[in-house]
Amino acid sequence: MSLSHRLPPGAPVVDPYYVYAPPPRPDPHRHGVLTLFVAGLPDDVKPREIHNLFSHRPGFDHCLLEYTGRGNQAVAFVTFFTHESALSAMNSLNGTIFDPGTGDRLHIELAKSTSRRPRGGGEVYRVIDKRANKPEGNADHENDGDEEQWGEDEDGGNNDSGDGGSDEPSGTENENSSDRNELPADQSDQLPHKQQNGQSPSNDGRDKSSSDIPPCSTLFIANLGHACTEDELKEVLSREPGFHVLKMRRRSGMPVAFADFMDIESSTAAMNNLQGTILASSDNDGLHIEYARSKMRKS
DNA sequence: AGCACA
Repeated sequence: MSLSHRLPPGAPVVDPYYVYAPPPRPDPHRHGVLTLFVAGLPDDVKPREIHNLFSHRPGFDHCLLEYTGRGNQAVAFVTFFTHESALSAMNSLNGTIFDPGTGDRLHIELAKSTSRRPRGGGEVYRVIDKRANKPEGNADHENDGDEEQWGEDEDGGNNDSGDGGSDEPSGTENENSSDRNELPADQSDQLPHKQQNGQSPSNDGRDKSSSDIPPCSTLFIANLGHACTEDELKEVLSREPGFHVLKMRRRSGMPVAFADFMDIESSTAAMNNLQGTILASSDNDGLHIEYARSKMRKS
């Protein structure tokens, strides 16, 4: 029960497993770190996509995108002016479905240390490209293990090569109810899927999105840590507009929960906002939230 | 991946 155990020399006096905290709780751990570590990015992510995703967040300073030579995923380091700003951005963007075609979600944590700020003022982001060959159509330069820098004018809107443009909505700091944050299980496809050549898998007319469950005002919450309590989850859910009641139950070890909301818009906004949230009790990844298959009974 | 309560 005691949180005090031996710590490596020089380490901050914290419980190493209690890295993240729900928004209301300040985490005294990793104190002072201003940089977020962002994983789960596709290999063809663009620097401006990272910039567009985070630069709208309050307190944004600069970001660094690194294409790792191995693995299909790039990582990013996003730095804020304050620790609280970094935590706020992490909590609201964690679990964001970056590419609706794949459904992969972003995994955001606090970085081990604050990134060094590029010299010079203004908003500047860096790119480190360690890939041997780049995807076709994007071969501007071929430099392995090199580092490029771009100056960024802080105003003026679209200034990059006009392609893609996955701007993250999420409002400025208001609740977004009618934002097209991600594609729910809907038949209307806004973005064209990247369909590989040759044999395509079973295409029975219904694309598999993040879930095949139709919208429901009750949410199904999984991937809870074994130590997750109802109070802990309720504290996070209580911040979401329209939240009514939470019910937790354990089946074969891992707990799951059902959260009922006033309407589908509220549940959708809460799901988008809390998707991937890492609680203090989380074991590995953050919350997995879907629409429940049936609405919670009125009690 | 894991969906209950009546």
